[in-house]
Amino acid sequence: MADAPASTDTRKQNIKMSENVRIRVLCVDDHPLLREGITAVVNSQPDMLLVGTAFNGHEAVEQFRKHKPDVTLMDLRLPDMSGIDAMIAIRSEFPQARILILTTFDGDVEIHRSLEAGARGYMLKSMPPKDMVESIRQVHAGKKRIPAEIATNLAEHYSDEALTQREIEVLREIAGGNRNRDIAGKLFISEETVKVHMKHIMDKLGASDRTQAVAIGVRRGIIQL
Amino acid sequence: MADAPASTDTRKQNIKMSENVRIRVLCVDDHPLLREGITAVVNSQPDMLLVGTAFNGHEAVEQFRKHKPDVTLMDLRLPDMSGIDAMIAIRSEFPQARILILTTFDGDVEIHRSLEAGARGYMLKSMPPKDMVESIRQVHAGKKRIPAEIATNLAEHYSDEALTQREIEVLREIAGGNRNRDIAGKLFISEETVKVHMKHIMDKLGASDRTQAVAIGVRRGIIQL
DNA sequence: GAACAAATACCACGATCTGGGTAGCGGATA
DNA sequence: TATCCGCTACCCAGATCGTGGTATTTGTTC
Repeated sequence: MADAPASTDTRKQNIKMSENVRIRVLCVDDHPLLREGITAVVNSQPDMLLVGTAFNGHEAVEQFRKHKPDVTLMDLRLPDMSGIDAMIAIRSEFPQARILILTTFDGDVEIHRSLEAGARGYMLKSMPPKDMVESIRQVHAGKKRIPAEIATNLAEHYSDEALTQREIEVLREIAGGNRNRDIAGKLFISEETVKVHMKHIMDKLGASDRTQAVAIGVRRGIIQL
Repeated sequence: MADAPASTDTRKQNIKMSENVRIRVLCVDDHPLLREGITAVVNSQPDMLLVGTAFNGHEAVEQFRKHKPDVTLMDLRLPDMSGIDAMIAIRSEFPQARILILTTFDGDVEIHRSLEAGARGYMLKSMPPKDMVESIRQVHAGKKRIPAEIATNLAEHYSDEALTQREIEVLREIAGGNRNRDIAGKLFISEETVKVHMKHIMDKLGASDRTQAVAIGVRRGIIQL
């Protein structure tokens, strides 16, 4: 619906612009300065138009309903929810929504989760604006877009087993400096069970001890500090 | 880019603009999108002018020499060196340089080190552009500018003892998942000495074990993962 | 129903860490 | 000079962790 060449909003302009309708972009990011930058870059492209911005997940959904953008740029860390959850919310209502993740983080787990949740691309904020607008065009054209740098990162962990939900919970508690016994109390399980989870976590992450497990977990985007 | 009353030298314009000379701003940041945003915001202010940008420390020094900006916006994480080192390099040559840190990180240690190294202010990229331009004006006027949110963060750790250089080294190795014995080997000291350092680290950071020490160290900006 | 994964639980042993105390040495500072 | 701090080093004892093995329950999938 949103990617049809002739929606109610654009019909009039189509007479002049014919096929050359601008790509309507929605930007979701809580950093005002970055929003400014994205606005400037997108609007400087003759074939693009920034139709709205949102600074959190709820506003993102509202803005999407209102504008039905062709492409949505989505940050992963938002004040009220994760960008992935915002994306899921939008896509449950508009399954054809084309969403491009734009974030500072390159943990393979976040990338993987994003793509699994239906993202059409994954860009880093540190990449050149040129790449960003090119990605927007690719995604708008229905293609998927994952830069080589990120694809490599993903490939390196391709064969890794993912942590289970419970293991992630345990890892989070570990990062908080809790002993196995404390974690057992918090999660209402025995200390021995915590040890089993710890073992699996370290095996899967290739860590030699709990401290390295936390470090790797943070680097790969499994947990946040 | 240059929407200013274009000229290489501002002196001539002073005849017309009298006291009302624009604040000449240099922006140092490796994120192109953010640079765009900063450029847009700064140049939208009638009393400011972005005279240059740099994406790393070396370029920052060059650009400073070239433009002698009134205020420099400096990111802390640059590709070639830390923003603090870039600031030190600039200030060793131009001690009167007015530098405003603009970063995503709010670890008290980084804030403290920045101010100690001569920064006139400390801003977060997540803050409203309004605050940023206001900070630029304040710093230009010779005042120091630390937002309440950040000052609070600093105050909370005011009485904390800082880690020594050696302790930071040890903490870094800990984060790498090294055992005390391994660290001893790497740093050419005895395992017992590593233990002593560990004890001091945990005492100073208020950590219950090495894992929490790493977590706190990362949060407070003492080490990076 | 069988096979499998995930979560739970227990035991035991050796490795590692944490906490306590003591002490020498060099550099900075008062 | 005297004092303090940081780094170094050692010893000991108890706590915690890491590893190995075995086993039950539940839910899913073939």
